[in-house]
Amino acid sequence: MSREVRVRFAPSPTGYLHIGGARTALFNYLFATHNKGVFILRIEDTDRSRSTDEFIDAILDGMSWLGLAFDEGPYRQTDRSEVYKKYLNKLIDSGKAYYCYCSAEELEERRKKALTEGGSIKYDGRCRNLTSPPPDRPPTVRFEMPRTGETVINDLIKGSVSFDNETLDDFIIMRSDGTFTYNFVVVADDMDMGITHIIRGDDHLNNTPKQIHMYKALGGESPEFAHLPMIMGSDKSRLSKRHGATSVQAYRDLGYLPESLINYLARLGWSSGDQEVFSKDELIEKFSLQNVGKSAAVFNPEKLLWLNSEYIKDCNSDKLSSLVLPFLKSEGVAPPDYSPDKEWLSKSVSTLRERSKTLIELADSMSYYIKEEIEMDEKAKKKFINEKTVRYLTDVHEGLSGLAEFSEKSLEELFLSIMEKNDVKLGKIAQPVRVALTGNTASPGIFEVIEIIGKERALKRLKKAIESI
RNA sequence: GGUCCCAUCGUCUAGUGGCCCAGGACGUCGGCCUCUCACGCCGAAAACACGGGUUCGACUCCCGUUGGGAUCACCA
Repeated sequence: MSREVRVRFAPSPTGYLHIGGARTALFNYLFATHNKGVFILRIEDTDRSRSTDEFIDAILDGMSWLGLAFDEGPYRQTDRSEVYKKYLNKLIDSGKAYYCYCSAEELEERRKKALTEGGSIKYDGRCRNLTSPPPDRPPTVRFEMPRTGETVINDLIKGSVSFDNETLDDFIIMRSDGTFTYNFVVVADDMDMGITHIIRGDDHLNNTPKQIHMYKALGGESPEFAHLPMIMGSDKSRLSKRHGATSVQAYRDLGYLPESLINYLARLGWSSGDQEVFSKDELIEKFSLQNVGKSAAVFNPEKLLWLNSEYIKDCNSDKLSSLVLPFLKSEGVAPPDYSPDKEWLSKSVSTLRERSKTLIELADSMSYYIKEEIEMDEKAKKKFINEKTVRYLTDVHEGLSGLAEFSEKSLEELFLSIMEKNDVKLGKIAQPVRVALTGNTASPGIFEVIEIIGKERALKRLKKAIESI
């Protein structure tokens, strides 16, 4: 009988939820849900100068948009100092931690010196067994690491990783102002919360031996570790702002669906055979740490865009309508109080769905359906609205005004008769009409467009086009 | 610099010693479909970093080289 799985996502609120953090959260969520375990959110805000409530809200907001619901939390480390004090005393009492009176300046100086001399820049442990009276200043507390032997991590993703204990040093767990540092509070929290699996970025791999020894010193059982490879930008450097949008919110505002981002992030570093498109339920069902790769992955916006277009194509029109509505307003296509007929909107959306890769694209191209007037592209106008085409436009205008009901069928019949009368193919007529009605040379099928625009506006636009020649 | 990690098409990846002169997907390029644009369909180019081993046989195992990344704080 194995223990219940308990995992956590532990971001520090010093920025928005970014792509890398979102993937870590996702993998924790998938692992927990797959194993019917518990997913915990813990806010690591021990660095008070850089943490803000605004960022906490942003992280919560991003996670909820992505649909990554947590079962416990959010816990905040700044609320938990009692827990840390308890664990700290345990370490001091058992002699696993000691007071260090070296000042920050002294430490810095020694580091600099070591660096220029080419040595290693670790703490030399001089305060371990202080005999002379300590200086009159508030001390820090350091954790005592072993100096011989080696520490081996059996990482669920990276495999066996070993560190020579000689290369490790006694690190500070409590600052001189009485606050605690990361490598201590993580362990205290993970123990206290009964975390069974730590799934995090592999930038933490080097911290792991420290934490393993801390678990031992605290008399706790070390959890399993799984270190996820990093996500990089196109130039193979760590993904950052200069690679473009990196926050989850940014992708939402760019008109991506959460499903697309989830799917994309899941496939970045993880795979299941040849499958590319996964619903969330499928991800939960198929996710396994065994299928997580070891190497860093380059973030590829083009593939994300493709996935988004796939999800937009698959989205039903009613849902897509409600998703696009805020973008119609933010893009200035429709007024803030816009509330169109649902059926009509749904129909409009469905004609554009296969032509849009983002909700913004969709909203923008709906302009000629929604607005009263259109702007005509100059080139298109020159090419298709002229003396040669005026007769077709006139015929269509005349035909349309005599048509009682607009349907795909009646419109097709009308165009057929005009084609016969002028002895031309549909393209000759459709293209000028398309430009007159939409202002562009590209649009959905011309019958659909006419039907959606409606008789009144269609006639008006045709007339205007004819008069402009 | 020390320590640690990583290495299959441009990118994400499949591949767990013979099924691989390496498969899928995005992107790119051709073609078909067609009222335009898309969608869809068909096709093409495109990779096992290098060098040594081990083995009857290496993309797969071992060692080294090279290259990339991470980390070395009274940040997390």
